[in-house]
Amino acid sequence: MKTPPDFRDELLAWYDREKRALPWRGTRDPYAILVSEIMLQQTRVDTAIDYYKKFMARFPDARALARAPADDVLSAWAGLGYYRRARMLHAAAREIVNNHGGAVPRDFDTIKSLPGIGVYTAGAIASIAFDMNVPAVDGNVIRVLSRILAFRGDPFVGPGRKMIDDVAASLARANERPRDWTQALMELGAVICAPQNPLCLLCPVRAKCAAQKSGLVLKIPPPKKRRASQKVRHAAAVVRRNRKYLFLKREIESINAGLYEFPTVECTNGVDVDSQLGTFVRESAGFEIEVHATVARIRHTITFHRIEVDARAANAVGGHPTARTAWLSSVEARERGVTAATRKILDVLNTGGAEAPPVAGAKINKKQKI
DNA sequence: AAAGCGGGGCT
DNA sequence: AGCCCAGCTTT
Repeated sequence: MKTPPDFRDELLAWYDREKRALPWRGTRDPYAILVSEIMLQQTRVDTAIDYYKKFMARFPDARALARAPADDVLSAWAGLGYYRRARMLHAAAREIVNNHGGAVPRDFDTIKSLPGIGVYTAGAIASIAFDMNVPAVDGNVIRVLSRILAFRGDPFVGPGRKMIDDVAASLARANERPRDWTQALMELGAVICAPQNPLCLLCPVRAKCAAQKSGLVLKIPPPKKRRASQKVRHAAAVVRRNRKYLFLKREIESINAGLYEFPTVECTNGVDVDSQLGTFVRESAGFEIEVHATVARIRHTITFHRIEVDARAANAVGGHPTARTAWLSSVEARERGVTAATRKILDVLNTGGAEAPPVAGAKINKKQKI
């Protein structure tokens, strides 16, 4: 293991002066800290704040969350993305109530065994909620430590990652303020030691940073190898009747489970999209439709998939709804929770279409650029 | 338009 | 170690 310089005093003093006032920093309630940590997975602090406040008001403790219906939890999460987190958090609350008397367990391995909680999140909860001397190594911490050490290998995987984990563990062990230490390291990574534009002039650890001394800050960590992205084309049916749209609720055990979306098919080369869409809507939502012009074209990127969705106006000419079918206004659908692609389409319909949302069959130039 | 960031779970 | 989940920011 590399031996890092002792920068604990400088970093903690900086944290005491500069830490952001965040709602979950005003509490020591382990449940509240657990909720905040799940929300902060893959989500920026600024985005999480409002959701956190609403979520805590609605589900103030593990028992309240555990007894809530899944749809309520999902709707509180609507707009935050990565909805599997909501399901896992719900399951974790139920485990906490059923197996741990309603209180977040105080043992690292037991915390980590809860659904949706991996090594990083368990470390964050153990250190922040229970002041335990354990590390919480997220992407920020990996970047900060690899720069301070001027580590030239890949710190995210293999031996490099193990070295970083060892360093983080030794720093956490030899620490009198574990709760603040965990947050200070991540705060530095988020506020100062940014990936692209680090504010080294303002950094409290500047004098002890090996990458700074050797001018290597921007070369550490090295760029990651990524899979080449892949284009995918989808077509969605925007079926409007009165003031409502036809939505499908996604099935359990699928991507975006439980969320609502415009009926969507993946386009295959050589297959007629209109009839493909018609068949899908008949089989899934129970309605016969006529497919008309494109009313929105949106892009949605997730990991290496670049999805382009062609939203087609359509009208229902008969049929009976299935259990998954719901006629909802745009507001109602957003409240229940819609997929990201459907939200983007709704945004176009509500702004691009302005006062009069697209009516099925309206004359709209198919080649319009959006 | 493309590249970049990034945890948890699973195999 | 590599893939899947199904998103936003930066360049």
